[in-house]
Formats: sequence, C-alpha cells, structure tokens
Amino acid sequence: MFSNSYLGTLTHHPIRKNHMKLKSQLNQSIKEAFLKAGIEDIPMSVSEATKPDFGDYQFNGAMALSKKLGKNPREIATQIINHLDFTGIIEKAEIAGPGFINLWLNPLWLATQCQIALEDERLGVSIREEPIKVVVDYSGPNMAKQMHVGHLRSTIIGDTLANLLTFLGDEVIRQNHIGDWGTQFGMLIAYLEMKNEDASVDLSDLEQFYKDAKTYFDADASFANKAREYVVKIQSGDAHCLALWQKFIDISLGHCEEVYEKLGVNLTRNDVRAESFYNDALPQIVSALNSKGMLQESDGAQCVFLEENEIPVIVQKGDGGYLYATTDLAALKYRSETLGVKRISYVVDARQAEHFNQVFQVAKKANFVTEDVHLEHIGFGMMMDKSGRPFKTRDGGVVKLIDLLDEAVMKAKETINNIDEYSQEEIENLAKTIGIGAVKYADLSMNRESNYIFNWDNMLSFDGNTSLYLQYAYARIQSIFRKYNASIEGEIVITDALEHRLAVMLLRFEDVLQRTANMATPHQLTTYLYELATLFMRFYEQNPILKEDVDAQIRVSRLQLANLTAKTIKQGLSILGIQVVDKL
RNA sequence: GCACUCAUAGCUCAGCUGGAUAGAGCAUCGGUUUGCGGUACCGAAGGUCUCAGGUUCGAAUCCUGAUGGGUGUACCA
Repeated sequence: MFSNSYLGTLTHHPIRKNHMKLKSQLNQSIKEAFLKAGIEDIPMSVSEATKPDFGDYQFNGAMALSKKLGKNPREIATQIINHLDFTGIIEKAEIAGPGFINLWLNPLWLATQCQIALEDERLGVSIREEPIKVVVDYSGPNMAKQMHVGHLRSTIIGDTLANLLTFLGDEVIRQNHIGDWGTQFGMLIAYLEMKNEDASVDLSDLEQFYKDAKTYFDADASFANKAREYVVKIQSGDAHCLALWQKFIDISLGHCEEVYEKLGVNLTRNDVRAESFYNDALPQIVSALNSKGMLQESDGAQCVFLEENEIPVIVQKGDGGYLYATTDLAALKYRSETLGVKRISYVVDARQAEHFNQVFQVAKKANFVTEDVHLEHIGFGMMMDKSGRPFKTRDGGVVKLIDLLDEAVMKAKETINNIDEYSQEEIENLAKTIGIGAVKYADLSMNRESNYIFNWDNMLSFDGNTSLYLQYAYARIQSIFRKYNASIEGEIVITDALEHRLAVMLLRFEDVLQRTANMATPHQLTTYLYELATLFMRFYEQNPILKEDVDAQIRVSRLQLANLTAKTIKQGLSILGIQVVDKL
C-alpha cells in the first residue's frame, strides 16, 4: 500500500503549532469541510480506525446526520470529502459501508511531526494553555498502623495522576491526608510513655505496638483510664501529651516514608496535611452549617440531611466530638478558599463513594467550595488474591506493604538474565526497578474501578501487558544504539505500512495523555504503551535497521523512529512512576 | 429492605462520545531464510458480550426488568 515512492520526496511540511493532538487537528479539518459544505452542526469527533484496512482514523458522523439533514449518509460523506483539505495532515479519504469516512494521514506530515517530537524535550506534548490548580489527595495512611496493601492502590494511582497532571502543565498540590487523630491515639501515647519516657522507642513494628497497647488497655483498668485521659489531654492541647503524640507521628510517618522511598512515589513531608491540621476549623464548619440552616439535630447528633438520602451526614456527635465528614468538609474549604484550587481529586477506595458523594454535596451547598471547583472521587476496587478473595496473609492478617515490596524485589532477581555479569549493587538496583515496576504496572494497567487479582507470575512475566515487556523493549532499543555506536542524525522517512502505523502511534501520545488525565484512568496509558511496544517489535522484526544491506538513509530514519519509541516508552513509564534501564 | 457497583474467550483483562467481521495476553496447538538482544515475531483454535425485553439505520456500550457476585447502609476513619 505504501510504496517506496515516498523516498523520492524529502520535502517536509512546514512546522505547525500544536503538532500533536492528532484528533483535534483532524476534527478541525473535518469541521472546515463541513463549513464549506454549508453544514454547521458537527455531531461527533474522529476516532482511531478500528483496523488498518480502514486507514488511520475514521469519522462516523455522516450516519448520525442523515436523519437530520434528510439525506443519505453516503451523500453527506461525499459532500464532506469533496471539501476536505488534502494538502496537510490528510492524504486520502474514502467512504465505506453505510457512510464511514476513512482517513489516511500523509506520511510526509507524519515524518515531520515525529522529527519535531524527537527534537523536543516534551516529545511534542504541549503544555496546557490554561493550566489549573489541582489537589490530588492520595495515600492517606493511618498513623496508628503500618501501611498495608490497602494503601497501595491509592498511593500509586494518586501519584500517577499527580505526575501526569504536572507533566501536562497543571499546578498540582499533592496532599497526604494522614490519619493522625482519634481515640486510639490516647492509648498509643499512654503506652509509648509507659514503655519509654525519654527517647527512641522501637516502633519498627507498629502493628505489634498497637496490639501490645491494646492488650494493656483491655487488661489493665488503670492503664485504660490513663489512655482515656490522654485523649482528652491531647485534644485540649496539653503540651506534654502533644509532644509525645508528635513524636509518635514522626516515627510512624518515617515508616511511611520508607515505603514511599521504596515505591518511588513522589510524596514528601511537605505534602502532609494531616487530619489534625483541620482541628481548629471544625467548630467553624459546624457553626457555618448551622447559620446556613443546614443543620438538624437527630438523636443528639448534628446532622445535614440531603434530600434524596435518608442517611444524614453527621458532623458532630452527641458527645460533641467531630467526625471524618467534618474534617473532609474543612479540608475542602481549605483547599478551595486558601489554596484556591479548581479541581480536587480524592483517590480513595470505591467503598467510600457514598461518603464523598454526600460530603461534596454538602460542601457545594454550604459554599465551602466555589461553584467552579470540580470535585471528584477517584474510586478503585480491592486487591484480591489468586482465588478472588481479599488479599490477606495465610493466617488472615493484613499484608504489610513493605513486606510485599520486599518480596517483589526478591522475586524480580529471579528474572534477571546472566546475573553473574552484574555487581551486587547493580543487581539490587535492577531488581528494584523490575520488581517495584511490576507491582505498580500490574495495578495501574487494570481499570481502576473493578477489583483486581494480584498474581506474581503474571506481573513478573516478560510476556503480555507487563512492565517487564516494556522495559525489555526499551532495553532492546538501547542495545541497538550501543551497537550502532554513533550519534543518530538524519531525517525520518516513512517507507512502508508498519513505519506509517508506528509514526501514527507515536503521535497519538498526547491524545492518550489528555484522555488519561481527564478520566483519571492510568490503564489507558498502559494500554497505549503496550500497543506501542508490540507495534515496535513487529516493525523491528520486519524492518531491519543495522543489517548490512540497509540503505543508509533508511537506517537513520529507522533509528530515529526507534529513538522516539524509546523516549515515548520512557516518558510514559516515568509518569506511571516506573523506571527503565539500558540493560536487562 | 434500600442504595451503589460489577458480569465480555478456559484464565487475566481491553473495548473511549452508540458504528464496519467484539480485541489482547496467558494457557493449548503449529510455524519463523547462518536471528540487528528468540525474554522476540507470525499463525491456528477459542465468544448466543449473564438472561429477557425496549430505544435506534446500527447496542458489549443507552433504558427497563430478572439472575448472580462485590460493597455500603448515622454518631470509626
């Protein structure tokens, strides 16, 4: 289909702004054709062709218009094609079936765009023209316990979303809403003081510490009383107790940071906005709701009843205490009023959908957030074991996240080929890159809304949609460059159908990122990267690069395509928080 | 009881605003000229998209109902 005739013409098209975003450019071309044909209302957008025979993109809007215009859809399609501009991005258009318009992109145009992407640090992905300020609220571990697998998804999905929005140019504020407040802390602080009044107590196993404290609490009445006193003291601002509490939080947070470090997640202490941060604002939340006439007392508690929902949002307990809904409202108010953000994304498991739905409604109704702030709950399903049951240890306990990650690194070592060629340090780094990448990728490549089955064998495989496959593809390309051993300079020339498809795929990157960001669905990015890598493998299998009989110009062009592929994989994985290596 | 959510190949999953013969990977079977990294690539087989209605030129996708699983259901977070 794509003959070598392209080789003769090396004249590239002039550089355009917004060179990527294939879809919007094609939509623009379609729109112009419509206007020339005298049709104003364009019903839909182009989409990727469902198979190579149908070209690169297709436009299906003619069918939808046929009733409205009282015309045969093929007639409408013909009209559009007659006014289509074939001097730029589009090379050819055909009508098929009931009125599909299949579009083939101009290979010269594709080559130029790839060239531009290659010379750009951002790979041609434009920075948002109107960036917004956004809070991504994720991870949110409880300070009374060690991080467990239940925190994994929030932490890495949230981190990916934050990375992605940052890359696209938004001003992202990461917020780690840690659980550092509540009645159990009285017990923990009392126990901490009992164990060691002055300094470093070993909290390496928070789970155990919690259990021990609980044992005392249940068995020793005087200790239990003391624990209750501590709750009151902390809440009333007692300096000594607060100091102990602070110490406990510091140590506990330190454990979390170990996990973040191991996981390669971009969360620091600066991102922490703990529950306790909002303590002072809680009474104001209740009084504000009251003054707006939204409060209602029910069984002694202060509640907001929302129309469609019989279950109220309780903002103050009968005993005067506040609840997490109150804290969330205070956080929303702070983020809207003080931080001035326009989008707030909560990456929290799906079970809390109802809670966020209610809290968002209350926040809007009470004007804690302005009308134009987009509030969203990025929910996700649970992690299941191979047999489809919730992920637990053999004795039914929670799996500590740090243990899971250590196991991943250990298992990753077994996948390293020719392990003798590496130093101990190299092996550790490699295993970490592979193992952590596998855990993250397996999670991110699933549609986040459904539960997902955690399976070591699948995620650490070289076959299929895994991080290892992508890392391998990347390393293999680097190996080509090592062998070539010279700087890659020269123009891209599209000479056959596979090169053509690869170029289109590469240029789709920005569209994919945009969509992934808008819908907060990382799996769309992983699917894209996997498709890109498999397509490259096919291309590479069929189109030799370094073999002796390859024409020098074609060799350079293919090296350039390989280079852009590698860069795109690297950038995509980097957004997912996954590293690449030059050698596997 | 009520609400939310899910149901696609033996298994794990894609399928974007409704569009052409529903796609990958694993597993199974078969293949690849002295192979730029074969941890690769190509092919075969595998489906009444849980079921029944409805809307539409057109439905895995939207609506209604049924069945089956998961989750939530006021003073924990």
